[in-house]
Amino acid sequence: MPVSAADRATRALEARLLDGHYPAGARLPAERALAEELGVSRGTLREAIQRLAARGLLATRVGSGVYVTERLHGGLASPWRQLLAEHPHLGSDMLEFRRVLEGAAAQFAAERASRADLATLRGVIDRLRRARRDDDEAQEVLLDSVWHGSIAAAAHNSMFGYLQANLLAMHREHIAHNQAGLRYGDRAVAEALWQQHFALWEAIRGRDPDRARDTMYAHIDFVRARLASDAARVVP
Amino acid sequence: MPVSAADRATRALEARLLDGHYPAGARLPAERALAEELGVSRGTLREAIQRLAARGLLATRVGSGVYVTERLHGGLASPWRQLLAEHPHLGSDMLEFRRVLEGAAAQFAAERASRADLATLRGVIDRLRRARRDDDEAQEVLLDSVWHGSIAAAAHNSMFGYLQANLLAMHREHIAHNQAGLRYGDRAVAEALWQQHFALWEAIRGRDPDRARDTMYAHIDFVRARLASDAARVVP
DNA sequence: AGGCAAAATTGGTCGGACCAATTCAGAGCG
DNA sequence: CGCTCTGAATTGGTCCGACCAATTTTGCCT
Repeated sequence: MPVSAADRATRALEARLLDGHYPAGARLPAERALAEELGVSRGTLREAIQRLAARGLLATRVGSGVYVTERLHGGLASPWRQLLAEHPHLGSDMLEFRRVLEGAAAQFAAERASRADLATLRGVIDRLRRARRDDDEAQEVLLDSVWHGSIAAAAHNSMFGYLQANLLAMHREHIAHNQAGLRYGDRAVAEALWQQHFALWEAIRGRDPDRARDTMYAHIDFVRARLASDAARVVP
Repeated sequence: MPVSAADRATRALEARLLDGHYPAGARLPAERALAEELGVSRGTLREAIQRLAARGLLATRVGSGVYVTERLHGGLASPWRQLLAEHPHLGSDMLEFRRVLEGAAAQFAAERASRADLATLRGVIDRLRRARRDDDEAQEVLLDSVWHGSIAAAAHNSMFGYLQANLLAMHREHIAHNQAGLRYGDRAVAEALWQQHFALWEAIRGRDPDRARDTMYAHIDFVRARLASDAARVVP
């Protein structure tokens, strides 16, 4: 069965939509750049985009760019965002879900991370280390999200990457907005989070799935405890 | 509202498909001729064709022409469904994800199931027992889905319930459609599935989270093994 | 008639070019 | 300092011309 270039491009884009490489609402790279990246001509790339647009997965805006629609995440991301804002108790459900999902992701990442994955993770952990050293809070919050996303990507399971990039990133955003980012400002907390992230890196690099999973469990439990104590402080 | 040339071409083709100008199975004029006829460039015409091809209305054959498909196949509206159909590897990802998610759901259900939850589960397992006794395959497939949904509901975490009701139910449907329902027809398989479901019930009713989780793991592993052996049978 | 190779046809891909809508950055003003 | 406006840069939309490979058609020769 011959696989046309347009087919390859379509599959590649589909894969990136599935694993969360292009999350809901995200803007794709410019056609000219994306075409080169995928190794096809711009015209061919456009045909692939038209296919996905016809299925409601992408939307194009002249002069602006190509965007990922909410279609795939229909009933997934959008409603959750609203529910999360209106029903805070969902936060604990979400946190519990993250414990399960990210624990498994860490485990799989320790089993399956490719050389490229490890290089990526090393890059993120290095930047995280630098941000910690410089006490750059904004950068730490950002890299925190990137770090968890990279682990999910290294798990080599589209579902994990997809949920991490869409649902969980939204939860993280929710926390950052409503709780002033886990009180990152507190040096002790920031240091503890860094230690946990580094421990995760060592477990994954050391190909120790069980330890990676348990370390992630501990990390999420720490976050949950912090959020709980913060919430308690509001109503002492 | 600016109407692009590609839009016009798409509309024009759609109209000709609807009014029978191009009946099912017919061959469209050559792209070069059709493009001139519609007053657009060949590239633009091709984009319109790709859109309709993505919707299953047209099919192209290199060196031969563009043909109107016998669109007997309806449905397949959900983007997830189509992706699942076109990316087989997604099935194994989904199965792995189900193992993690449903395992955790079973565990939580064993911990938190309320009296009402247990009553519901008992009702489902009884109906499942009856269906097994009567060898009612259709009923078994249906109740299988209900059973897993009930467990997710008993876990008392909205995320689990939601994902089970949407993503995983669709995956189950996908399996039923494409694999003739796990060969439920095979008596031995049906009996094994029943035993596993009943073991789940006993673990949850007995408030044994670890056993519930492990039983669910074994159940999913059994399903995965069955699907794998079925797939292998196709290419012996 | 029949078989077979050359020629014509057709979809697939590429590169370049230009346009119009949009976005962005910097100048200028209050 | 902040705001507005303008021109440049970016981006999707469209067109053209060309070449390739698969397929179909043609037409010659046996």
